[in-house]
Amino acid sequence: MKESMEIIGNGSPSADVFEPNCPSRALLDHVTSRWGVLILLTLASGTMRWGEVRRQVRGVSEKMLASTLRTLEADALVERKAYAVVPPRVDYSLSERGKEVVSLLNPLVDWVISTTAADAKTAS
Amino acid sequence: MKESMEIIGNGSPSADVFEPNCPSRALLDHVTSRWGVLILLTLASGTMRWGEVRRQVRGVSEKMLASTLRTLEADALVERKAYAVVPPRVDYSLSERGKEVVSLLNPLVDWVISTTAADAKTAS
DNA sequence: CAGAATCCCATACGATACTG
DNA sequence: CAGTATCGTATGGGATTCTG
Repeated sequence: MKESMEIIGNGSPSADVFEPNCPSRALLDHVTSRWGVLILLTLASGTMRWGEVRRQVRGVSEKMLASTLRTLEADALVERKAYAVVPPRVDYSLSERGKEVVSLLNPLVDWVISTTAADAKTAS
Repeated sequence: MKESMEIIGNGSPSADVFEPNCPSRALLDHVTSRWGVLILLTLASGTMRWGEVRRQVRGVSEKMLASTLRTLEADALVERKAYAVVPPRVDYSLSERGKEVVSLLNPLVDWVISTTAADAKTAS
Protein backbone atom coordinates (compact mmCIF):
# COMPACT_ATOMS: atom_id res chain seq x y z
CA MET A 1 0.00 0.00 0.00
CA LYS A 2 2.29 2.66 1.06
CA GLU A 3 5.88 2.66 0.42
CA SER A 4 8.32 3.13 -2.25
CA MET A 5 6.96 1.70 -5.39
CA GLU A 6 8.06 5.03 -6.66
CA ILE A 7 9.19 4.89 -10.20
CA ILE A 8 10.94 2.43 -12.38
CA GLY A 9 8.22 -0.04 -12.82
CA ASN A 10 10.50 -1.70 -15.34
CA GLY A 11 11.57 -4.48 -13.13
CA SER A 12 14.46 -2.59 -11.62
CA PRO A 13 14.71 -3.35 -7.97
CA SER A 14 14.28 0.18 -6.74
CA ALA A 15 16.88 2.02 -4.77
CA ASP A 16 15.65 2.90 -1.35
CA VAL A 17 16.43 6.21 0.26
CA PHE A 18 15.11 4.84 3.50
CA GLU A 19 17.91 2.33 3.60
CA PRO A 20 20.88 3.69 5.49
CA ASN A 21 23.50 2.40 3.12
CA CYS A 22 21.72 2.68 -0.16
CA PRO A 23 23.75 4.90 -2.47
CA SER A 24 20.62 6.84 -3.23
CA ARG A 25 20.63 8.11 0.31
CA ALA A 26 24.13 9.45 -0.16
CA LEU A 27 23.20 11.17 -3.39
CA LEU A 28 20.16 12.67 -1.74
CA ASP A 29 22.35 13.94 1.05
CA HIS A 30 24.75 15.57 -1.39
CA VAL A 31 22.04 17.20 -3.41
CA THR A 32 20.18 18.46 -0.39
CA SER A 33 23.26 19.40 1.54
CA ARG A 34 23.45 22.87 2.94
CA TRP A 35 25.74 24.24 0.24
CA GLY A 36 24.89 21.71 -2.42
CA VAL A 37 21.46 23.17 -3.04
CA LEU A 38 22.73 26.71 -3.25
CA ILE A 39 25.63 25.85 -5.50
CA LEU A 40 23.48 23.87 -7.88
CA LEU A 41 20.99 26.69 -7.99
CA THR A 42 23.71 29.19 -8.65
CA LEU A 43 25.17 27.22 -11.50
CA ALA A 44 21.74 27.10 -13.05
CA SER A 45 22.51 30.60 -14.29
CA GLY A 46 25.25 29.19 -16.43
CA THR A 47 28.94 28.51 -16.45
CA MET A 48 30.78 30.31 -13.73
CA ARG A 49 34.21 30.73 -12.31
CA TRP A 50 35.11 29.70 -8.82
CA GLY A 51 35.10 33.24 -7.51
CA GLU A 52 31.73 33.97 -9.02
CA VAL A 53 30.15 31.00 -7.35
CA ARG A 54 31.73 32.01 -4.11
CA ARG A 55 30.37 35.50 -4.35
CA GLN A 56 26.88 34.40 -5.19
CA VAL A 57 26.55 31.75 -2.53
CA ARG A 58 26.99 34.18 0.26
CA GLY A 59 28.40 32.79 3.44
CA VAL A 60 30.14 29.78 2.03
CA SER A 61 33.72 29.28 3.10
CA GLU A 62 36.41 28.38 0.64
CA LYS A 63 36.76 25.04 2.25
CA MET A 64 33.14 24.09 1.91
CA LEU A 65 32.89 25.49 -1.58
CA ALA A 66 35.82 23.40 -2.70
CA SER A 67 34.64 20.29 -0.95
CA THR A 68 31.04 20.59 -2.05
CA LEU A 69 32.05 21.27 -5.62
CA ARG A 70 34.21 18.18 -5.56
CA THR A 71 31.38 16.09 -4.23
CA LEU A 72 28.96 17.36 -6.83
CA GLU A 73 31.54 16.76 -9.50
CA ALA A 74 32.00 13.21 -8.29
CA ASP A 75 28.24 12.78 -8.51
CA ALA A 76 28.46 13.98 -12.10
CA LEU A 77 26.14 16.87 -11.41
CA VAL A 78 28.74 19.53 -11.98
CA GLU A 79 31.44 19.78 -14.59
CA ARG A 80 34.76 21.35 -13.94
CA LYS A 81 36.97 22.76 -16.64
CA ALA A 82 40.42 24.03 -15.78
CA TYR A 83 42.45 26.11 -18.20
CA ALA A 84 46.20 26.08 -18.10
CA VAL A 85 46.62 29.80 -18.01
CA VAL A 86 48.00 32.19 -15.52
CA PRO A 87 46.29 33.38 -13.53
CA PRO A 88 44.41 30.10 -13.39
CA ARG A 89 40.90 29.91 -14.64
CA VAL A 90 38.44 27.21 -13.73
CA ASP A 91 34.91 27.04 -14.99
CA TYR A 92 32.10 25.21 -13.33
CA SER A 93 28.85 24.30 -14.98
CA LEU A 94 25.96 21.94 -14.61
CA SER A 95 26.03 18.62 -16.37
CA GLU A 96 22.87 17.31 -17.95
CA ARG A 97 22.17 15.43 -14.76
CA GLY A 98 22.81 18.60 -12.87
CA LYS A 99 20.29 20.49 -14.95
CA GLU A 100 17.74 17.79 -14.31
CA VAL A 101 18.13 17.97 -10.60
CA VAL A 102 18.08 21.74 -10.58
CA SER A 103 14.80 21.71 -12.41
CA LEU A 104 13.44 19.69 -9.52
CA LEU A 105 15.12 21.78 -6.89
CA ASN A 106 13.75 25.00 -8.25
CA PRO A 107 10.09 24.51 -7.35
CA LEU A 108 11.13 23.55 -3.87
CA VAL A 109 13.22 26.62 -3.34
CA ASP A 110 10.58 28.81 -4.88
CA TRP A 111 8.09 27.39 -2.46
CA VAL A 112 10.39 28.01 0.48
CA ILE A 113 10.92 31.58 -0.61
CA SER A 114 7.27 32.28 -1.18
CA THR A 115 6.11 30.82 2.10
CA THR A 116 8.83 32.64 3.93
CA ALA A 117 7.75 35.89 2.36
CA ALA A 118 4.13 35.05 3.11
CA ASP A 119 4.99 34.33 6.72
CA ALA A 120 6.46 37.76 7.05
CA LYS A 121 3.11 39.40 6.48
CA THR A 122 0.76 36.69 7.61
CA ALA A 123 2.67 36.26 10.82
CA SER A 124 -0.02 33.76 11.51
CA MET B 1 21.54 44.91 -5.97
CA LYS B 2 21.38 42.01 -8.17
CA GLU B 3 18.23 40.63 -6.74
CA SER B 4 16.49 37.40 -7.18
CA MET B 5 13.16 38.21 -8.57
CA GLU B 6 12.17 34.63 -8.11
CA ILE B 7 8.49 34.41 -7.69
CA ILE B 8 5.87 36.41 -5.93
CA GLY B 9 5.32 39.13 -8.38
CA ASN B 10 2.73 40.49 -5.98
CA GLY B 11 4.87 43.22 -4.63
CA SER B 12 6.38 41.12 -1.89
CA PRO B 13 10.01 41.85 -1.41
CA SER B 14 11.36 38.40 -2.08
CA ALA B 15 13.13 36.33 0.48
CA ASP B 16 16.62 35.33 -0.57
CA VAL B 17 18.00 31.90 0.15
CA PHE B 18 21.40 33.14 -0.84
CA GLU B 19 21.42 35.51 2.08
CA PRO B 20 23.00 33.87 5.10
CA ASN B 21 20.52 35.17 7.61
CA CYS B 22 17.37 35.17 5.59
CA PRO B 23 14.81 32.97 7.34
CA SER B 24 14.18 31.23 4.06
CA ARG B 25 17.64 29.76 4.25
CA ALA B 26 16.83 28.26 7.63
CA LEU B 27 13.59 26.78 6.37
CA LEU B 28 15.38 25.38 3.37
CA ASP B 29 17.93 23.82 5.67
CA HIS B 30 15.24 22.22 7.77
CA VAL B 31 13.33 20.86 4.83
CA THR B 32 16.42 19.52 3.12
CA SER B 33 18.06 18.32 6.27
CA ARG B 34 19.27 14.77 6.38
CA TRP B 35 16.33 13.44 8.35
CA GLY B 36 13.88 16.15 7.46
CA VAL B 37 13.43 14.91 3.92
CA LEU B 38 12.94 11.33 4.96
CA ILE B 39 10.54 12.16 7.75
CA LEU B 40 8.42 14.36 5.55
CA LEU B 41 8.36 11.70 2.90
CA THR B 42 7.37 9.10 5.40
CA LEU B 43 4.52 11.14 6.76
CA ALA B 44 3.24 11.54 3.23
CA SER B 45 1.78 8.07 3.71
CA GLY B 46 -0.51 9.43 6.35
CA THR B 47 -0.75 9.92 10.07
CA MET B 48 1.72 7.87 12.01
CA ARG B 49 2.86 7.22 15.49
CA TRP B 50 6.29 8.01 16.73
CA GLY B 51 7.47 4.45 16.60
CA GLU B 52 6.16 3.94 13.11
CA VAL B 53 8.08 6.89 11.81
CA ARG B 54 11.16 5.63 13.58
CA ARG B 55 10.82 2.22 12.00
CA GLN B 56 10.31 3.55 8.52
CA VAL B 57 13.12 6.05 8.55
CA ARG B 58 15.74 3.46 9.05
CA GLY B 59 18.88 4.58 10.73
CA VAL B 60 17.51 7.58 12.54
CA SER B 61 18.36 7.80 16.21
CA GLU B 62 15.75 8.67 18.78
CA LYS B 63 17.50 11.89 19.45
CA MET B 64 17.48 13.06 15.87
CA LEU B 65 13.96 11.88 15.28
CA ALA B 66 12.71 13.86 18.24
CA SER B 67 14.70 16.93 17.39
CA THR B 68 13.86 16.90 13.70
CA LEU B 69 10.19 16.36 14.41
CA ARG B 70 10.24 19.32 16.75
CA THR B 71 11.89 21.48 14.15
CA LEU B 72 9.42 20.49 11.48
CA GLU B 73 6.59 21.11 13.86
CA ALA B 74 7.93 24.55 14.63
CA ASP B 75 8.02 25.19 10.91
CA ALA B 76 4.38 24.20 10.77
CA LEU B 77 5.08 21.40 8.35
CA VAL B 78 4.18 18.64 10.74
CA GLU B 79 1.36 18.39 13.21
CA ARG B 80 1.69 16.60 16.48
CA LYS B 81 -1.25 15.23 18.39
CA ALA B 82 -0.72 13.72 21.80
CA TYR B 83 -3.39 11.66 23.54
CA ALA B 84 -3.55 11.49 27.29
CA VAL B 85 -3.67 7.74 27.46
CA VAL B 86 -1.41 5.16 28.90
CA PRO B 87 0.64 3.96 27.27
CA PRO B 88 1.09 7.30 25.58
CA ARG B 89 0.09 7.77 22.01
CA VAL B 90 1.32 10.55 19.79
CA ASP B 91 0.33 10.98 16.21
CA TYR B 92 2.29 12.86 13.63
CA SER B 93 0.94 14.05 10.35
CA LEU B 94 1.64 16.54 7.63
CA SER B 95 0.05 19.95 7.78
CA GLU B 96 -1.21 21.51 4.59
CA ARG B 97 2.10 23.25 4.24
CA GLY B 98 3.78 19.94 4.83
CA LYS B 99 1.81 18.32 2.05
CA GLU B 100 2.77 21.11 -0.27
CA VAL B 101 6.43 20.71 0.38
CA VAL B 102 6.25 16.94 0.10
CA SER B 103 4.68 17.25 -3.29
CA LEU B 104 7.77 19.18 -4.32
CA LEU B 105 10.16 16.85 -2.56
CA ASN B 106 8.74 13.78 -4.21
CA PRO B 107 9.94 14.43 -7.75
CA LEU B 108 13.38 15.13 -6.40
CA VAL B 109 13.58 11.93 -4.46
CA ASP B 110 12.13 9.97 -7.34
CA TRP B 111 14.81 11.38 -9.55
CA VAL B 112 17.51 10.47 -7.08
CA ILE B 113 16.20 6.96 -6.83
CA SER B 114 15.87 6.46 -10.54
CA THR B 115 19.31 7.80 -11.37
CA THR B 116 20.82 5.73 -8.64
CA ALA B 117 19.17 2.66 -10.01
CA ALA B 118 20.27 3.63 -13.50
CA ASP B 119 23.82 4.09 -12.32
CA ALA B 120 23.84 0.60 -10.99
CA LYS B 121 23.41 -0.88 -14.42
CA THR B 122 24.88 1.85 -16.58
CA ALA B 123 27.99 2.03 -14.43
CA SER B 124 28.88 4.83 -16.77
C1' DC C 1 42.80 33.30 -9.24
C1' DA C 2 41.76 28.91 -7.56
C1' DG C 3 42.51 26.28 -4.54
C1' DA C 4 45.16 23.12 -0.73
C1' DA C 5 46.70 22.86 4.02
C1' DT C 6 46.16 23.63 8.63
C1' DC C 7 43.92 24.61 12.93
C1' DC C 8 40.06 24.70 15.68
C1' DC C 9 35.37 25.07 17.17
C1' DA C 10 30.44 24.07 17.00
C1' DT C 11 27.10 21.00 16.45
C1' DA C 12 25.00 17.22 14.15
C1' DC C 13 24.55 12.82 15.13
C1' DG C 14 24.63 8.12 17.44
C1' DA C 15 24.35 4.93 21.59
C1' DT C 16 22.85 4.14 25.78
C1' DA C 17 20.27 4.78 29.89
C1' DC C 18 16.36 6.42 32.09
C1' DT C 19 11.28 8.04 32.87
C1' DG C 20 6.12 9.47 32.90
C1' DC D 1 5.12 4.07 24.07
C1' DA D 2 7.22 8.28 23.47
C1' DG D 3 10.17 10.48 24.53
C1' DT D 4 14.37 13.16 27.60
C1' DA D 5 19.13 13.21 29.51
C1' DT D 6 23.75 12.43 29.03
C1' DC D 7 27.84 11.34 26.95
C1' DG D 8 31.07 10.77 23.29
C1' DT D 9 32.50 11.04 18.43
C1' DA D 10 32.61 12.48 13.73
C1' DT D 11 32.13 15.79 10.69
C1' DG D 12 30.67 20.18 9.08
C1' DG D 13 32.18 24.34 8.74
C1' DG D 14 34.92 28.93 9.46
C1' DA D 15 39.32 31.59 9.53
C1' DT D 16 43.70 31.94 8.17
C1' DT D 17 47.80 31.05 5.75
C1' DC D 18 50.25 29.36 1.76
C1' DT D 19 51.18 28.32 -3.19
C1' DG D 20 51.35 27.44 -8.41
